[in-house]
Amino acid sequence: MDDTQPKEEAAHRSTERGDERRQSLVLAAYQIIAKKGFEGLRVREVAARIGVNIATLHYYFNSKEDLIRGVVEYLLHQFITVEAPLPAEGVQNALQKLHQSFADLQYQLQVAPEMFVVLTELHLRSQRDPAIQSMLTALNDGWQMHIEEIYREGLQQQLFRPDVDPHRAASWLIALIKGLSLQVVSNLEHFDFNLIATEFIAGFLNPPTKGEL
Amino acid sequence: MDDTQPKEEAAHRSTERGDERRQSLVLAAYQIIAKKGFEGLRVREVAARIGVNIATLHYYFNSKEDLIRGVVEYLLHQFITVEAPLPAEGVQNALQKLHQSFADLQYQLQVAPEMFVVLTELHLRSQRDPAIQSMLTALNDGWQMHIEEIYREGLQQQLFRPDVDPHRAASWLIALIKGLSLQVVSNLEHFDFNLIATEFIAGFLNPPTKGEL
Amino acid sequence: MDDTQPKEEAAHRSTERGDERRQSLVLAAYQIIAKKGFEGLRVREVAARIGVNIATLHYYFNSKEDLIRGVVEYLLHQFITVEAPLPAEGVQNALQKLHQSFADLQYQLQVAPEMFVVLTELHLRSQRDPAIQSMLTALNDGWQMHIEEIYREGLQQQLFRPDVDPHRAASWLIALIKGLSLQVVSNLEHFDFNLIATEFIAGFLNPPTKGEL
Amino acid sequence: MDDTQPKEEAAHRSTERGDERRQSLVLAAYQIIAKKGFEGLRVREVAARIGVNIATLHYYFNSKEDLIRGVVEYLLHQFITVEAPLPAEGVQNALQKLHQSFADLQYQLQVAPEMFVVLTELHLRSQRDPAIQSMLTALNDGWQMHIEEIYREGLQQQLFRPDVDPHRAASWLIALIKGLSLQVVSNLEHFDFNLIATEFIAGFLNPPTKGEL
DNA sequence: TATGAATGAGGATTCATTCAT
DNA sequence: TATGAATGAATCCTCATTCAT
Repeated sequence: MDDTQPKEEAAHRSTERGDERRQSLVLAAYQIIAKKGFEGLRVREVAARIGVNIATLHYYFNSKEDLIRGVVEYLLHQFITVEAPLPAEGVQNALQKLHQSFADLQYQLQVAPEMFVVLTELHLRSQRDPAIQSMLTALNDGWQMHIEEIYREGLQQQLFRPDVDPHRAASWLIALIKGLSLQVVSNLEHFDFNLIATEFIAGFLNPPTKGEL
Repeated sequence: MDDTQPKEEAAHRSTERGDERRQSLVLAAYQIIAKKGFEGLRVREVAARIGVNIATLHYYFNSKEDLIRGVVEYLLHQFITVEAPLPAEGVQNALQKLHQSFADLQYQLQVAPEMFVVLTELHLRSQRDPAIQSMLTALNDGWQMHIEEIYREGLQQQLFRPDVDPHRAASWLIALIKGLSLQVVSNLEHFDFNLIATEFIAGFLNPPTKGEL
Repeated sequence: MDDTQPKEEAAHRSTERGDERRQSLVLAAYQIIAKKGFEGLRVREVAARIGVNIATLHYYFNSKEDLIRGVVEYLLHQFITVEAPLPAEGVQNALQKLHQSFADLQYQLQVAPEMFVVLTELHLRSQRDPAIQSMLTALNDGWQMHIEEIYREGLQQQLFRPDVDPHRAASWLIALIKGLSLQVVSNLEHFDFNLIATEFIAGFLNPPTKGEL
Repeated sequence: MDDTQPKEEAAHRSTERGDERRQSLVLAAYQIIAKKGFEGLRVREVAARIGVNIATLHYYFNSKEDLIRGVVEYLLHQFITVEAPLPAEGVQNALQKLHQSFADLQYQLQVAPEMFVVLTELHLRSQRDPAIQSMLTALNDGWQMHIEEIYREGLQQQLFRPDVDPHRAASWLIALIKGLSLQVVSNLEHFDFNLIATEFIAGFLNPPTKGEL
């Protein structure tokens, strides 16, 4: 990224330029998809937003599909990267991590609601597009594993009821979050995620902890 | 015009024919949307499926948008109507009703998974189309109220923990169901809804009932 | 119309009905052409105005062309028939008749401007449609002859300069009137026809009469 | 972008090419309108005449309406530009100018009769299309002023009768010319414009000048 | 790297007309 | 006589993609 090999500099610089341009095109496409759905994505509009010719867009992306692929990659990266601004200082116990997950979610829904819109678009597309299907599966599995791990930690730390099945609990949590996003994104509900987190997690807590609520 | 109303049959019959065709066109469109999304809906294909000329389709629907409106209406009606085959013999208590809701859901996901696909498409469309937005809101509100009512019953019957907030619980349940559907429909999970129902509901039950699990 | 031959009454009545309907369809088409031009004529709209089915229109007119034929006939009849309300009491001399022609024109432009619009449409159509061409020629010739006759009368009555060529004068007058109509109909001018008539005719008058201006 | 402006030739050349094609499309459309009227204008045919794809036409003109706009502009420019080949050597007096106007007219009717056909189409369209209405008004006003000016000159030069009203006379002349064109274009008459000019102008001449005819 | 120009393959919609009833 | 239903043939327009420069 910022290496300074004198060799092939010109080429490199141009490549950097190209990467930038590629990225800006992807971003433009991403925003359009968020606003109008895949249905409303027009390569001409993407190019126009960046202020380049369509042919230029096709120079960077062989096809519309290719551009979309770029968008999906961007989204996935985005999804993994973005977190609530206070990424938890120091160590956290499983409970705190779970709360943090909800906090992240709420933060993302606020600062980047399009992400969830596009993600849902992707869910629908995945039925017809195996490539998207597999990317989405990867994303889901990663998420799932992450949450499962937290639950396992919680069990080990004896924070959760011993009969909690980490896998099932994680699946569940993910489904719930997706549903909540859909509601919020569709303007059908305005949840207080802290409240939800508290209630939701409470269901898995060990009885003594109940008083904490 | 001046015939002595022969049971309005003549008029009715022709209208019935028309209604039938209208309905079949809507159904065809519905199936295409389920398979390819709104993005992949082509009026030509709808007409072709029924074996009529495109002009005929336009005889029944002024525009593609009009046809889609028909599809949305159909879906909403479908959603409200379809229930699990054993709609509960005799009276049910709130708990049973809640279980029944999950059973209905699982049943619908099995016999009519497209319904959830199209419903999700609708959620996305609702952001851009106020008409769909309001229809969806109506559907959601109706559902919400139905579930809330069950929770209130359950509270009255002292089946649920007294601190359960019917409104929040219902919102929650609906979000969860939507999320589960999304997962299932996207082939990301295969839930056992009975299990889920049991676990989910357990979170709201009165302690003594816990043993029942 | 109100004859009472007992024979074939039913058939007759129905025919009368049919004629009425035919006529009303023609009139509707005429009005649409006046408003939107031939370009904007839609048989469906004609039928709708009268409140009948399109098939019914096609029962009365084999084709759109056929309907247009009816409109042209109607227009021509209209053109010949309509005159200024004071069709000149008693005898008139050529000068008065000429004035009367202008008065008729102004009257028609006021009460039935569409007539001139449709007439101009016809002029354009006549280039492509021999049938219209010939109808228009007939109309024109009749008009021409009528005016010529007046000029001849005027010459005989020694009202006009002896060197006036009736044919040329008439051609001229007709062209002028058509041009004036076009201007008026296109909202490009608002002439005072009386003034024009006076000035125009003055050009042909015998010198002594000049003082009359 | 950063090339050192090589006389802007490259940019210009490509633009010139584009302008040429634009113009050729307009011309094709113009000819079709002349032959078949606005009613008979098909963008496909326009493109086919030039030998390009319809999409290419739409590359230059966003819509059919846009193309028509181009045609109108072309016509107006044409109308103002084209004059009789001998645009009068040296100075002319008002009388000669008036004659020249008629000569121009006759010349145009010979070499470009379509111009009058399309112009008449425009008159009809102007009723429904405010844009055309205003363009036509501008054209008319310009023409009117031009003729008025000539009349004023003639009055100053004492060629015309002192009671001639320049405005009325010009309005009149224009209407007459339009009417004559309509007659000629519709094959209803074949005027000798020189003769007409002579006669028409004579009506305004000062008595002494009459002998000159 | 970038673009203006061009295109093929569709896509929704319209319209006069027909036909069984 | 009158109509609901149906259609074939167009018609305008769009869009991803290509290519010479």
